[in-house]
Amino acid sequence: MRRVKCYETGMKKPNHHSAQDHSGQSFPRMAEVANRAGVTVMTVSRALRNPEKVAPNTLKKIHVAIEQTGYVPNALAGALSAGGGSRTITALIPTVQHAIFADTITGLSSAIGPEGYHLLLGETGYSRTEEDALIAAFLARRPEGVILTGVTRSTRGRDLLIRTGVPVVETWELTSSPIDMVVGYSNLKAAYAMTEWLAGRGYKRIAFVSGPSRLNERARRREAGYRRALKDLGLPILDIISIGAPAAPRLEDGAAILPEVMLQKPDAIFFTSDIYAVGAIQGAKNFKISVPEKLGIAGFHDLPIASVITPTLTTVHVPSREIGYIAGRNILARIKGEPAPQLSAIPFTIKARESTR
Amino acid sequence: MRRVKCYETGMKKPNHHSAQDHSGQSFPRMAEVANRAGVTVMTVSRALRNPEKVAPNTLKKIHVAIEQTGYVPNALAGALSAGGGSRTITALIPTVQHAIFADTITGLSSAIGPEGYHLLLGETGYSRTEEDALIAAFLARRPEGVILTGVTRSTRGRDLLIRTGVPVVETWELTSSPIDMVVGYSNLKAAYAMTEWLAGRGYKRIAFVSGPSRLNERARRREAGYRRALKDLGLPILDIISIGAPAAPRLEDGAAILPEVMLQKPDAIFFTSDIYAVGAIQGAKNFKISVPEKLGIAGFHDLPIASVITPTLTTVHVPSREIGYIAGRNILARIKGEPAPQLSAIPFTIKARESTR
DNA sequence: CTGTTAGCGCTTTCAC
DNA sequence: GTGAAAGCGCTAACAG
Repeated sequence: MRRVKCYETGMKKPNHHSAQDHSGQSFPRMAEVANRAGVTVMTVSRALRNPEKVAPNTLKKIHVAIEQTGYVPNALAGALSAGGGSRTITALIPTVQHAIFADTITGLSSAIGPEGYHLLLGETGYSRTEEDALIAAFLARRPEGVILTGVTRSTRGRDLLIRTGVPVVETWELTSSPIDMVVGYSNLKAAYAMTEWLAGRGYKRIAFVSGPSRLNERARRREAGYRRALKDLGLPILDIISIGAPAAPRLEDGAAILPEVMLQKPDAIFFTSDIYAVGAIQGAKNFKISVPEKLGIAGFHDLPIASVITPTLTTVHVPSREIGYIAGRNILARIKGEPAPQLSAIPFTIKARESTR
Repeated sequence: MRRVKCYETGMKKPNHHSAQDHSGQSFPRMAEVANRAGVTVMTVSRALRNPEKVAPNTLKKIHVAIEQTGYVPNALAGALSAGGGSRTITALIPTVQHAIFADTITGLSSAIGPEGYHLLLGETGYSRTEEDALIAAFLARRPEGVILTGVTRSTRGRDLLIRTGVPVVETWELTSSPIDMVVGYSNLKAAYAMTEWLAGRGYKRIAFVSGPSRLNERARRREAGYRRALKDLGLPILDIISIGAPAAPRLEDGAAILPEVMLQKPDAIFFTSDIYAVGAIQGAKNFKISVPEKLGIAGFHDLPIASVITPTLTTVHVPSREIGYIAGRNILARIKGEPAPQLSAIPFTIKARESTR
């Protein structure tokens, strides 16, 4: 029988709890496990990552020791040490309040979770300044990948990302010059397609209502698509109404804006978001404007509510969850050195429903 | 003039990029900054955290060097080193798809962000097994605090949390024996209050429809509140209908379940979620059941849609965002060693609207 | 199969 | 005002 050796490092340190905070956190270190198992830390480390290289008997003792101590490996230390990555992906979205971004997060999460990666989430509130601040702050955490919303950003943010060389996926739009990779669709084309479709249904005076497009590049691209389609079709472009604050759309805004839009005598209104469109459908009921007979209404995103409201809403379907999932898959591929597409186009589709004729 | 010293550590290492991955990440180290500024790392470190202890002139040189190199401090190393914390808070929620949890995340995020803490987000999908796995996995990242949803969990998860001593906030329910702290309200009392209120409006046959309550403790507590209220009031308890999968409520489920519930000839239905209730309102329109004349409908959560649907929905309002915010404030207080309440009760309110008489 | 050595990038003493 | 030494907890490489 061999003598149980005592692994000394840290043991002789009088106050190895110096990092302890007021809440009294105390995680056992690997040394403690090694000690109990009568081996060195190295063997414990191996038992955890290459169990096949450790004697079955030793392995058993180590597992017992882990159980006894309630040991949880310190991933921070692992990441710092040679060859370790943080196993962390950072996602920056405007707000998780918006269902489409929540979807994207779920998709992303489900792609990276099984691979042992965790999600660091930041909300920019549609603010570029905030995004810049978050990029810098999150980069300090050495994420192995960064997922961003949209394709336009400050030079500062862009430079930082490029210099550090982190894999980056920009989402929810396409561009030929991404920082690194893009996963999305053309908001311009999607809006063009919807506008064209509305015209095809016989609508002649199609209005467009956007959120605060100053803050939202995607909404701006949609507006451009609307304009271009009408121009190509030789139809009149009505005054474009922009809903003010806040950046995240609210149902009531759609209802509130309706009277103003109606001044232009449109026969259809294309909203930049289902949220506004649904609000407008409710508003139309109050004003006794029949939809779709007197007024066609179309939205964007195909939120769950679009297929439940009466009348059901014609809208552009975008696979929000898939955007996140693909972004996750691509960034993981990149991290592992596997080939990853620089551009993944996600198809949108027009959902024709009852709110248009 | 003094000679520029060369800080050696790491410089002589031939392959200090060994940790480099295929994507070619390369973050400059503090040593590089020190080098350029002609000082040691120690001075750079000080310049970053105690600038007042560094000569203004040196400070300037260091800032220039930081700018040139594009240096971003390594928070991982900082956390590992003495006195450092991870400045990370972990939140585990069932799903970010559900607006109430998204709200909580936003509230939490806004509470911890300004203090330099970042959010590690995990979705459990209403699964206890998944929650356990995530608790262990996230604990490896040494979060300074953990926010959990609900107050019931596996012994394993609970033990792990207690042993490690991380500050924990459980949310969305109350309990007299939290792991550490709780921020929420009594789902039982809230459902009791709504049931009582419905009875007060003259409803005699009140049905209750729940989601898959097997998975959702909060829904179960609401059911208990419904039962207790009816018992106290001497009113009949109808067969409780439970909607099957999936765990996260969908609008169509509310409509689909309606015929089955109607078999019991209720004069009011209390749904465990606004989502179902809104679906049911739509369904009622299709079946020409007039709400609230023939049937009262009540929901839970007061989602945005509740005040927009026609008729507007009577529901229980719960400040979802505030739950997250308070949870964040409390956990930060705890981390800093300031007094933090073990139990924070968040008030719910009955919102009487048009879907009930 | 297991141990020793040498860092990962930063920060906290304690000298100078 | 600045530097040197030591260590946070873990792991890759090389010995034995």
